Amino acid sequence: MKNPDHLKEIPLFNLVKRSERQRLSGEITETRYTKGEFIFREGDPAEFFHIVKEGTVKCVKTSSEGKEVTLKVLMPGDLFCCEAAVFDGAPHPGCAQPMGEVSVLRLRKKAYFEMLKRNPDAAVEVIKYLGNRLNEAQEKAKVLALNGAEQRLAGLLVNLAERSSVREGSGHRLTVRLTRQDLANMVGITTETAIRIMGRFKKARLVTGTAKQLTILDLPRLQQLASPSFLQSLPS
Amino acid sequence: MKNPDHLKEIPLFNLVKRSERQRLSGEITETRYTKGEFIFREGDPAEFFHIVKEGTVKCVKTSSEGKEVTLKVLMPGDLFCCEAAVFDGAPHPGCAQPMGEVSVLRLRKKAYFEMLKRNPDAAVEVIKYLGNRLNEAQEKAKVLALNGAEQRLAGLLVNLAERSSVREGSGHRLTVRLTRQDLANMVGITTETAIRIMGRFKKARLVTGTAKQLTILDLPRLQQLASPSFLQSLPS
DNA sequence: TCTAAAATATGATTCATATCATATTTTAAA
DNA sequence: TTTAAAATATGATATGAATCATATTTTAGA
Repeated sequence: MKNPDHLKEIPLFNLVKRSERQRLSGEITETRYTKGEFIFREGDPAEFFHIVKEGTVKCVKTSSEGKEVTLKVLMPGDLFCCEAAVFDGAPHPGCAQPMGEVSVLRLRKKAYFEMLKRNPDAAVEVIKYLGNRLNEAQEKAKVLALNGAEQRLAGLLVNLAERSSVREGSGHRLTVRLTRQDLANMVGITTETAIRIMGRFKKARLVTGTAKQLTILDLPRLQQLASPSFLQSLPS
Repeated sequence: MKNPDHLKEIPLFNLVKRSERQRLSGEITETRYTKGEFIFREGDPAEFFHIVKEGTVKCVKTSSEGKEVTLKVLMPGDLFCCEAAVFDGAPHPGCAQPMGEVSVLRLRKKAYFEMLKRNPDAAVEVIKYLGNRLNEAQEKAKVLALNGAEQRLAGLLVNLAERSSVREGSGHRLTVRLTRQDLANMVGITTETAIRIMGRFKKARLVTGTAKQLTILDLPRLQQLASPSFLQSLPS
């Protein structure tokens, strides 16, 4: 890591002074991963903080029966493995996998905390970031506890369109490749159910395309479907 | 708040210097609540940090249809309304209700952040705390996504026994009053389902009693039921 | 360009849990 | 102590989604 200046592009390093970034740069390693690899596995010792530099990373937990949940899709600037904050060397409670080509910054926990102690403004930023993440996670729990499969999937598509899509005509084309199975794992339903619901969404012209080119056509309507207040559902 | 010394009993203030606690004490207000009241409601502006001093508080979200999920039960020392960290004056995404007699410390966000900036060690403590909370929330999402009603309830009872119970004979009596409805809301099932499953647990001598005196009799067995690896289930 | 693997599609069936209904017991409040 | 409200209990039925099965299409790799 010769040049520490790229660090200021990463949101959480915004408030770190230049001299500090210089100091830190010796401690940071950057690694590239491609699909199929693991950044870390469930059970690996949690020793590092990780930050997504480029690409998209997913956090996954697996049940003893082999079922998977994708807890969160992380984008550039996102901190992951936040649990490392607490569990010193304890096993990771989930694994992290790249969704395509990614670049990840890795920093030993101790160095990170020391930096934060020298840069309280940055520490407060991290606190805000984690507050936000906690909030998201709780919203996710709410959705899983209260909403049906169709609502969950509609909500997910809305989120994805807002967080990682490019406008294309009247629609939003997702910039991440997501199979129906990926979608299913993100909202706790089976692949078949995801396929069926996406089929209905397609028929109703709310979405189009598959993994390679998934495009959200009617965001407002999906938003309505996502909030169960309007008891409206799509014809089966 | 005459005497700031009680603050050192609260975990997150452990690392704050005495002089600092003195300074802060003017900013902190303590309020008592009883069951039926609201500490804050969903939609109220988020201006304060809150810390549980005595008693138990629950964080609840409500759907537009009136269904409820209890996201988290907070005990003394717990920070709540962590989302205030991020959303400055934005509406609270959930409400906080006392479960019995509670005492809550309230501190204006600005004062809290300023204190943290002066006390980086405390800031790092908060980061660890939030990392832990995030972790819990993600584990909860996993459970909701992957486990069935019986497993979820068994897991909840194990948690409760570990977090807030007193030994009583061979069992653990919960120190919080929890109706079957409360239990149901905590794991995203209906009250009827909770009653039925608790009925089975009772018959199998895993638990005994109702809200007033709920006692976990067979923790190991409940632990087994909670992890879906052992596909064992109770006879219906 | 061919080919195997992955992804999508769709039907039939089962199963768990929600929903609705009603009864009984317990609790707290007048 | 009485009484209304809350909590627990239990049955019948409906329903959404899982499961199992199989077919077709698409994708990526040799």
